[in-house]
Amino acid sequence: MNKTTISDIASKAGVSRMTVSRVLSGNGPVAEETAKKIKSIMAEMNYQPNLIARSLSIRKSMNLGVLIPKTEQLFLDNYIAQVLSGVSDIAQENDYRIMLVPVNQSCSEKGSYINYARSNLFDGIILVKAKINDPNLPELAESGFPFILVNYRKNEHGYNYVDSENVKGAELAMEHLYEKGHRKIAFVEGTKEETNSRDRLKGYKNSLKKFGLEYREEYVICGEFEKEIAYERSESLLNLVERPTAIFCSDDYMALGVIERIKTYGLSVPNDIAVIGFDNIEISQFSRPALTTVRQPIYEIGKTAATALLNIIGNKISQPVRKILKTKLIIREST
Amino acid sequence: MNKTTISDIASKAGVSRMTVSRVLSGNGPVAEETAKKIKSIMAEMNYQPNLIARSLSIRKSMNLGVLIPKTEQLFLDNYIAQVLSGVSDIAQENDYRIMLVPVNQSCSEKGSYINYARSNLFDGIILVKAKINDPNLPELAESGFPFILVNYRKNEHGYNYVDSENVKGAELAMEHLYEKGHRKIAFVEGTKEETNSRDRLKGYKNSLKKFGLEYREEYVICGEFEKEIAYERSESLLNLVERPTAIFCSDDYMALGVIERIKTYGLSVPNDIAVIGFDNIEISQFSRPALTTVRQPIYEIGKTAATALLNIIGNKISQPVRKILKTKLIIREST
DNA sequence: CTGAAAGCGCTAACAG
DNA sequence: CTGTTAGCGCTTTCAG
Repeated sequence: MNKTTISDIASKAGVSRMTVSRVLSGNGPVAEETAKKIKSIMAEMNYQPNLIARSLSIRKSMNLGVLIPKTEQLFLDNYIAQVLSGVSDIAQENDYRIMLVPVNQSCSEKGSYINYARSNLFDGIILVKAKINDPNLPELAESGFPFILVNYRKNEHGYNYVDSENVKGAELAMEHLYEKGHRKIAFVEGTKEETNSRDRLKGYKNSLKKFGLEYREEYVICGEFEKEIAYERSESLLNLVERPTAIFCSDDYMALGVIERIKTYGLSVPNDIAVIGFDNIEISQFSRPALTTVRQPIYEIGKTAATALLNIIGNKISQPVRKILKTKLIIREST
Repeated sequence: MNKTTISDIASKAGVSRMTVSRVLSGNGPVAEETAKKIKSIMAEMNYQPNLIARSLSIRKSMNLGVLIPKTEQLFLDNYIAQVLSGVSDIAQENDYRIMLVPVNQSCSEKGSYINYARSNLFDGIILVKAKINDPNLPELAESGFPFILVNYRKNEHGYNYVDSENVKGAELAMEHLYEKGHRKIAFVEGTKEETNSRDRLKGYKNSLKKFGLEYREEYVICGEFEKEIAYERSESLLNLVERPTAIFCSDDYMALGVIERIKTYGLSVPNDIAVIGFDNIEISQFSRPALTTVRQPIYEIGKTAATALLNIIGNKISQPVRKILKTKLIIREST
C-alpha cells in the first residue's frame, strides 16, 4: 500500500514538502537540478500522491457524478450505456473520473440525491432520465451546483440540459406512417414523468391534427418505457374493433414488446400492423422484423452533456446550457 | 454550495466538533438531548458532511474502482454492462460507490493503472477483461492491495478471481454440435491475451479428441472478440474446399459477425452451416436466426466479484478467492 | 527559486 | 457523556 508521502520524498531529497508539491503539480518554479533529483527519488520510492488529500486541499474532486434511476440491472439499458459512453469519453479527455450513482428518483423521496451535491464528492452532476416531479430538482437548480440534465427539457432559471428533438422526431415517425398509407395510428406512451415522453406524445398529437386525423383515446396506451408493460397493455389495442394499422411506440424496448404481442395474435408486422420505435438502440437492427425507428444521437448527447458540464465547472461558459440534438428517421422492416 | 462544516454546527449547538462528529457517525455515546439538538441544527442548516475530508481522515474512500479496457464506446459491450450491473448492485447494498476507469491494458504501457491502487482513491479494484501479459498484474498482486479479476484465471499467489467454466462451457457447445451430427467443426478464437479465450480453445481441442476428430489448423481462426474482425476473417473458413458444417465462436459478437458473413455467401444458418456462440448477450435472442450459445452468468459474476472484494477489504475472508461459476447451453435456432 | 505557517473538514485517541 | 489534542496528506499564501 501507499505509505510514502510527500514528506518522505521531501526529507529524502533534503528539501521542503512545498518544493516536492511544486514538481508534482508542475506549477511553481523549481530549479531544474532540484526537480530532477526529486523526480528520481519519487520514481525510486514508487511515490504516488494521495488524491483524496489533494482533493480536500484544492477543493476539487475531479469527479463527475452520473446519476441514473435505480432499476433492475442498470446498465443493460442500452440507452444508459450509450449516454455513459459519451460522458466517459469526454471525462477522460479532461482528466476527470466518473462515478455512477443509482438513485431513487421517485417523487416521494426528498433529499435522496441532492446531498451528493453537498458532499464534495463531485464537481458536477449529470442527471439521466430525471423525473418531471422530482422534488430535488428545484432545490438543485437553486443551489448553483453545476449540473446538467440529459433528455429532460425545462426552460427555467438554473436548469441546464441536453435533449433531442423529441417533438419533431415523433412527427417524423408519424409522417412516415402517414405516407405509408396508415390512418389508424395508435401511440404507446412512455413514463408520463419524463419530458421526452410528453414531447413525443405532443408530436403524435401535432401530426394527427396536421393530417386531419381524429385523436382517439382508445388508441393511446401507456407502456412506461418498459418492454413487458408494453407487451401486456398493447392487448387492448389489438382487441379493438377498429384495430389500428400502425403503432408508434415512444421507445424501442416498448416496440419490441408490442411486436412480440402482435405475433401472439398470429398477425404479421408490418403487413397487418406496422410498428415504429424511438431511440435506435442496438437491438433494433437485430429484431425481427428489424425495427424502423427514430434515432436519437444518444452517444453524442452524453458527450455534449459532459462537455457542457465541464465548461460550467470551469466557468468557461455562461449558463443556461440548452442544447437540442437532431433526430433522424431510420427505416427498416417493421413499417 | 456546501459551506457549513462540522464547526458551524458545533458552535451553533454550543458543543465541540467531536460531539457533532459522534452524532454524524452514530458511534460514540451522546446524550439524547444533545443529539436531538444537534440533529435539528444540522437539518436546519442543511448540513452535509464533506465526504472527501472524512475519507482522508478514516483512510477509506468507500469507493470501488472498476477497471475496464478502453475501447470505442465502452459500455455498449453488453458483457461489460452486465458485469457492471452486478458490481453496482452489491456496492450499493454496502454503501460503496463505484468509479469507472477505462484503462489501456496493452502490454507495453506499464504503470498505467497500478498507480490507482496507490492513489487512495479506491479501497479495492475490480479488473475486467485483464490481459494475460499485462505487466502491471504481478506488481498489483504483490502489493497486497485488494483486487479481484473478472473472467481471468490465474492460480498464483496474490491473485483473486471470479471466472466461469470456460473449458467445460466450450465442451458443452462442442457436444451439442457433435450430437447434431457435425464432424467438421471450425473454431473462432477470441483475443489470445485473455485466459477465457484460451480456455475455450482448450475445450474445443478436448472435445475434438474426445470425439476422435482431427484438429485442423485451417479450421481455427482468430476473431479477437470483435464482430467485424470475425466477419472479415471467417471468409477463409467459407472458402475452404472442405467447408466446415459448424462454427463454434468463442463469443456472441463474433458469432453475429460470422452469421452475417455466411449470409453474404447465400448460405443458410443452420441448414448449411450451424453457428454457436458464447456468453448469451442480450442481442443473441433477437438475432436472425436466434443464436444458440453458452450462457455465462455474467451478472452473477459481477455480484460475486464485488462481494468477494468487499470481504477482502473488510478482512472478512482469507485469500485467495477463486470462484468458478457454471455455464449452460442455450439452444436456439442457429444450430 | 525555496521554505514556514496555516489550513482544507473530518476523526482517533485519550483525558476528564 | 464530552472535550482537547493531534493528525490524515496535500496545497495556498506569504515571506525570504
